[in-house]
Amino acid sequence: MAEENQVVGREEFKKRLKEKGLKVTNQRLVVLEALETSSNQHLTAEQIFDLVKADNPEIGLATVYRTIQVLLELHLIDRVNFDDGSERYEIVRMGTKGARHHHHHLICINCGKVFEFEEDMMEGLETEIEKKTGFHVIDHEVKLYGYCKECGGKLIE
Amino acid sequence: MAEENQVVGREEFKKRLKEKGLKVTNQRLVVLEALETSSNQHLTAEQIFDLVKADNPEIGLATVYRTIQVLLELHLIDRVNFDDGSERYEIVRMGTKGARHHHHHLICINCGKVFEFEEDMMEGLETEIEKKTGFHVIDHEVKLYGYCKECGGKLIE
DNA sequence: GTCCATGCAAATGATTTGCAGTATC
DNA sequence: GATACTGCAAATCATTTGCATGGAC
Repeated sequence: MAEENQVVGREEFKKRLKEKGLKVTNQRLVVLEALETSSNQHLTAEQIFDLVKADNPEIGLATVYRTIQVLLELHLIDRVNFDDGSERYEIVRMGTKGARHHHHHLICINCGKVFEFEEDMMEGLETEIEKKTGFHVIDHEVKLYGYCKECGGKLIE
Repeated sequence: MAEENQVVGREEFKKRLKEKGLKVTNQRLVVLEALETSSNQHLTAEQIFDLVKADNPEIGLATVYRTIQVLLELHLIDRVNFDDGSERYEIVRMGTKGARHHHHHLICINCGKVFEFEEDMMEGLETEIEKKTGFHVIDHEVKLYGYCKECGGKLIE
């Protein structure tokens, strides 16, 4: 239980930074922290900036963008796009045994809310693809569009 | 056979334009045509513009963008994004009986090439989601990242 | 003739970059 | 002390918009 859905964490971030010859700075740590404490959300760079600015008024937006790049390269966050004009970022979560936790995004085409669906069920498809095409799948991104429970009754389109 | 993997087509486009009170213009027709004849590709707005300009040098890029919006609203094209800085567009293809043909995109993280995988296999997942969450799935987008057959041998990362 | 569509140029807005000063190792 | 990082402002680049003209119905 204690191991379920953990975030990789600050110490691992420091370790990976050092491995790549990058420096551990306070700015980098607070950006990671903002993403960790909002792990159920999908933040834009601007939203991360606003969160971080509360405690660190001196930080610059460009630093947030540059830190996002670093976090992506270290595989500590994922980029997602819900077609609303900005990229969004979410922290990578781990299941048991260090395996990546995967989930899908359910995007309501009426109210725009985004929900997560925890079960993945993509192994069958990935095996099929490897068998039939020789393409070796490493990761996937699944977006499902439709009507959320709340909007389901009042179908408009 | 003759019905497999058809594109919706020019006459249907005209019909849908008229239904919405929009006008049938030569610019709109040639943009659709460019997408039809490149149905195996994923074109950016700029690429569509270049294709169309060959026969219609007077057309403007803004018109291409505006026509793309119309085609999206009429559900004649889909938008896809491969994280290369531009949105891309592909024409919607139909299977037999007017059902939408779905496919997945396999994106090679080494060479950047994008392949299509024709089988969909998402019904089980969608049924599961509806049953467990009440979210009514209408459409989906699946991107699979990995190494294509050619790049599979020389794993870098 | 009315109203929508077009082309051009200018505006927008998210993200990136150059550079001089600053902090980490 | 060398090198990488930061903050600011300016640059970039895909996409959108305003407006006067032209075309569809």
